[in-house]
Amino acid sequence: MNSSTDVQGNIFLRIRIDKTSPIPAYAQIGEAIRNLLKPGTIPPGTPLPPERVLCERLGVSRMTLRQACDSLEREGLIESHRGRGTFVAPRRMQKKQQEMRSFTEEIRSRGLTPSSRLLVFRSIKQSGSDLDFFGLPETEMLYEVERVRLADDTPIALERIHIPQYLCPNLDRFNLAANSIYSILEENYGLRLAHCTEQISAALPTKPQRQLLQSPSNGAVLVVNRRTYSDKQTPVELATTTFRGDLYTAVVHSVRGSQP
Amino acid sequence: MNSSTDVQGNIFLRIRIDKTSPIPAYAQIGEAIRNLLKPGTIPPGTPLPPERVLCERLGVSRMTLRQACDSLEREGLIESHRGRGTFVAPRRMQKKQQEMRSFTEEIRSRGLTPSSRLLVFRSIKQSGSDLDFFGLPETEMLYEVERVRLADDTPIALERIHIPQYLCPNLDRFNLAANSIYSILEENYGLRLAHCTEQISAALPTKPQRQLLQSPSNGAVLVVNRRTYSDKQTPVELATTTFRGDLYTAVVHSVRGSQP
DNA sequence: TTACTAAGTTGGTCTAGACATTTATACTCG
DNA sequence: CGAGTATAAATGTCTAGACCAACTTAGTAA
Repeated sequence: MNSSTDVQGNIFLRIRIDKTSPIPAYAQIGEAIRNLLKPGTIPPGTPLPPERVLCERLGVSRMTLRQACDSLEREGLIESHRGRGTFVAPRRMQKKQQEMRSFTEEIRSRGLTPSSRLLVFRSIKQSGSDLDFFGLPETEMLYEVERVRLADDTPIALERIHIPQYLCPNLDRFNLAANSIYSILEENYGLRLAHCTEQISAALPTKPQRQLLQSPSNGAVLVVNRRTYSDKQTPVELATTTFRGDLYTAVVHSVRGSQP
Repeated sequence: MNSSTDVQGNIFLRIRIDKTSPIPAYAQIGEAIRNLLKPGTIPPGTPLPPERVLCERLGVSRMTLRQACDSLEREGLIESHRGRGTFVAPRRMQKKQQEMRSFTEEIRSRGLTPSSRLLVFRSIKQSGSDLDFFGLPETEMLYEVERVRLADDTPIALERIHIPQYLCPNLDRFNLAANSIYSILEENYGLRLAHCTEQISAALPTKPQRQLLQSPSNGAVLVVNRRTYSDKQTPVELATTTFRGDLYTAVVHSVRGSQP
């Protein structure tokens, strides 16, 4: 028994939909259930209330609720069975795909405490690789964010991010020194990041980079160029992260495919 | 102009929905559009008819049509833009599983010709990380192979490989300068390589490394430590490859996981 | 011409139902 | 007790609208 389940063992949602919010109702419902299931404290197989019951409780129509449940099912969080009901999905641990993580998540998974120092936040015009990647009209503006990323208060990396402004208007409202950009995009703008490509190379730091990283004079840096896409295949982020070579190692899992 | 587009250049659907079929209407519509776009003959950016028009033409309600379009959009085949319309999507990189490839395969996929210069081939005792990784009794011997790897006759990387001798007895029979180790293991010893983990870091080359790589004096190197496993989870190979930072970039595809 | 404005178009979200299909359950009949 | 059957419950599909928000375009005024 869990505080998130009722007497019958059904999962229980304590949320109220804000119909005046610009965030659609289905997104609010999806986020609520996602957060409920995220900790993994609710055992797989636990039933959700029937759609019609949940609809009435949340005050939305069934199509709206289903829009939320559809994406949760695509994400593998819940399972629906016609005639039986909807249930918390079993945790399938086939991690066959390389997982994309933010710096924050990456550092936390190594048992360290991530933080940031904001260096630059501004609006810029597109140039160079931005145009190729985002494929936006030249009038579209981007946010440029530069941060020093720290782990346990030691500078580990410099990060420069470009994000189209239309995807996250008023991004300056958020505390970029304290929060993961990924989580801001996902939780506050409803963007669902889906996949990314990273190009990893080695280089020597420039003098300002070395100073910001407090890097030893004989150190190399690991440069990661990341291109991030949303679940709608929209280019979301173009980022360059420069890690101290002596403090950071990128880890990659690969699987053997069929060979030509 | 294309036979699948009308006079205005809109894509044109010649399908009729069979409402008596057990296949849902949205699935029929999705399949039809999918098949239309599959050949890739319709240029990206070609508009689809507006939803309301398509609805009437197909005799379905808008929600049904959108159910079809939603999944097409998730698959990256079409793009919808509020206020503008729906268009054939540009062909973007498909998100795929990170593939494990040998140096030979990697270089070939970049359109270059790989080759090798054998530096060292010998039997050695296990030591240090070998013991952890292979988990073999200390009496077991390993092969150690060191090679300079070249692409179009330019030195790109130094590679040092450790492989347990029991997995590939008489490995010296093969021409390690000309062949991919992976292909030798797979084709001649029946080993099925399944997956690997790589740790990628940046460093400065030692003097002998710099000489062998003919690296510029101010260059960094990309160091890749690879642990390879067979399909039976047997540790097969422990390798360190040192790439010239100015000539090589590692590429990684990642996907956003739904579970922590 | 240029800049602003208004109208129209388009996709995004949502409703309140309807019927279909699958599954689980309770009941009846042998 | 067991087998088949009716019934209820649950999700799956679909409709015919509605309003909203974003974009395009045509028209107007400076």
